[in-house]
Amino acid sequence: MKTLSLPTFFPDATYASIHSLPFHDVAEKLEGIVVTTLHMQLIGITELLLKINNEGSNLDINYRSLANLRDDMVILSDSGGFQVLSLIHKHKLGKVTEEGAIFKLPDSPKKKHLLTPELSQDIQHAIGSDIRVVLDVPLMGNEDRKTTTEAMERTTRWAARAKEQYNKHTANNKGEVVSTPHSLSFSRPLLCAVVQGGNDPELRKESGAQLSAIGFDLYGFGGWPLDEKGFFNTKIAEAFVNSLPAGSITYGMGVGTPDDIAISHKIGMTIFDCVIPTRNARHGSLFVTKGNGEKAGETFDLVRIGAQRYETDLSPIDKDCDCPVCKNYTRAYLRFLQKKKNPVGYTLASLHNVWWYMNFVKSLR
RNA sequence: CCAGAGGUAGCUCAAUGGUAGAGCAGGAGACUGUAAAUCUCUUGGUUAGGGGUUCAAGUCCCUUCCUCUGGA
Repeated sequence: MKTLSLPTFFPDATYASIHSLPFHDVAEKLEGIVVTTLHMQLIGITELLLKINNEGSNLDINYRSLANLRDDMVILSDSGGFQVLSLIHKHKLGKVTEEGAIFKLPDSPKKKHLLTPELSQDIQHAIGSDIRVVLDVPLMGNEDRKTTTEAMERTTRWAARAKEQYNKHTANNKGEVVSTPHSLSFSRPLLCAVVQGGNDPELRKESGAQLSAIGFDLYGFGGWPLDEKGFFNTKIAEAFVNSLPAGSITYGMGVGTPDDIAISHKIGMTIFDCVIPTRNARHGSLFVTKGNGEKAGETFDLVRIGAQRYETDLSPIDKDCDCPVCKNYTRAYLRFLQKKKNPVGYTLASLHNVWWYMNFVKSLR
């Protein structure tokens, strides 16, 4: 039985590790991580696991034991659906058919990677993740109604196929799921559907209805969470939550800034993941407690550590943060490492941001 | 001392005698189910000093200074 206190935030470990940040550095704070199926498939970690287990005659090594992750830490595997948006729709590196998503990547131009809803489940099962996501067709939100409707309805069909495959994997894995607004306990892998419908509240409502009619353990807020101006799309987020039966467990996929998480939680979402704390750390944006940095949002300030004003600043990044970076290093040193593009700087910055995010989300409970 | 090659932005270097530029560094932004350790924007110049030729000189000529490479 695993239990998550809600709300919770999972840093993204897309390529089987949190970018620039060893798991053990944040182990005590980590409640879960998000790995991505497509990249897992492409770098062949499922093949590696198979090889290790075959050579060792049923060692039963899975991703968790290989990466030495705590038993109670939740592994959420993404389906590869977001890459349909970022690679296929945005960068035209493939196409989507009814069968699945076909990725044609520059590193292997002659090879087509077909990711079906079933294969995505197979990979997620091989990884041994605790929360699995159905392959979906996300859009940016500015497409016409016809395109949005088709993507939404295909997402529903794919979700049904994914559930069928998931059932094959977990047929004998009976277990209970207990959820309240403040906690989620489960003793079997969970399956998450993804609500689409773009920026159209009616289509969001329809998507939620179609998916909940099939029945899933939890539901993701799919698509692109921002509006045309780059602000968090609160109206559509509300349409998403309202499209589901009361008490549904909701997952804000790729949400977001601390402000976005706070508002999403207020609306009713409880599970979050985002690349912001790690990516922005590498790019020099460090999250700090309100009042301890440059004014940025309603719930947080920023220290853009590369800025000249921190060149000789001997104070910690955030005097109210209890992370190892704030307890041991100065802004001046962090700035120096950042400006020199020193990988250790990226690691320390990521450690701070992830730690700070975990504290922030905990403060919403 | 002699010969050759040089001296242009903080650095490395471009620029037929015709509006002095780039990369990096420096500065400022952005980042939302990771196509990245990324992207965008941007400040810097008496072209080593002085003189000359020319409508016009970083560019040609003279001179001084400095650097590098050979030679004695």
